[in-house]
Amino acid sequence: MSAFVSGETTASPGTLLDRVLLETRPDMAARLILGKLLVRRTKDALLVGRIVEVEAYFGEGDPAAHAAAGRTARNAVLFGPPGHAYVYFIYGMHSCLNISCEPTGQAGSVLVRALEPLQGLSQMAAWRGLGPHASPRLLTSGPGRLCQAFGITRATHNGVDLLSANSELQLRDDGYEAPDIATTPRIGITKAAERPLRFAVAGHPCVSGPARANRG
DNA sequence: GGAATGATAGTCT
DNA sequence: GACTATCATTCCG
Repeated sequence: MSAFVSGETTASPGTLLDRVLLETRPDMAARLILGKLLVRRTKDALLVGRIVEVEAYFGEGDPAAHAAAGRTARNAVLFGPPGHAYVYFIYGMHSCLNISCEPTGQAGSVLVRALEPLQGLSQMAAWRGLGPHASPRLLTSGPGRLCQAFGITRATHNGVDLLSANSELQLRDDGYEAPDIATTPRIGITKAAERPLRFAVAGHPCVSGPARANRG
């Protein structure tokens, strides 16, 4: 089954995730979100990717989290209702996508670190500045990469409700469940770096980082 | 195959 | 003025 992507399906797969499920702790929400679908609708394309790697970030008590120092203009979304997109710009050139969780008023989020591209690969490659036959791994394996592939920026998507039928960016559930979940320390941080709050679909080729870290 | 390093800009103290 | 939840390129072995 090679590149026979059966074209321009307009129906989004699965159903919207239930918001109640995200009114919980970031580590619980992270396990729940793993394996779900990120869907982006554009004027003439449908982008679908399965979330295969996430990290949990708490509010208070988690020095690595953006919300650790309290509410600011930048991280306000984290303190809002669950199921919303917190997009931030980092290192001068990359965007990262988080999904807010916990009830309104409490900070907490799940960082989406890697996707398995399922549909709209040519559009993703174009946004990534790659050729149409680039390896799927290069498209969405990494938090900065997947945002670029989906055209997600702070300017366009920060604060978007991922669980609204009208949103162009959604979190959906097609019934998939990860056969095995690997738990590892979070990546790229300097504080509280040992906490096992990164979750990935074990052995999945699209997970970022060293291969051995992907085994349970 | 693996490790080191520079690019680049928004945000907070 | 320092920091950052990164990526792509470069070098070395």
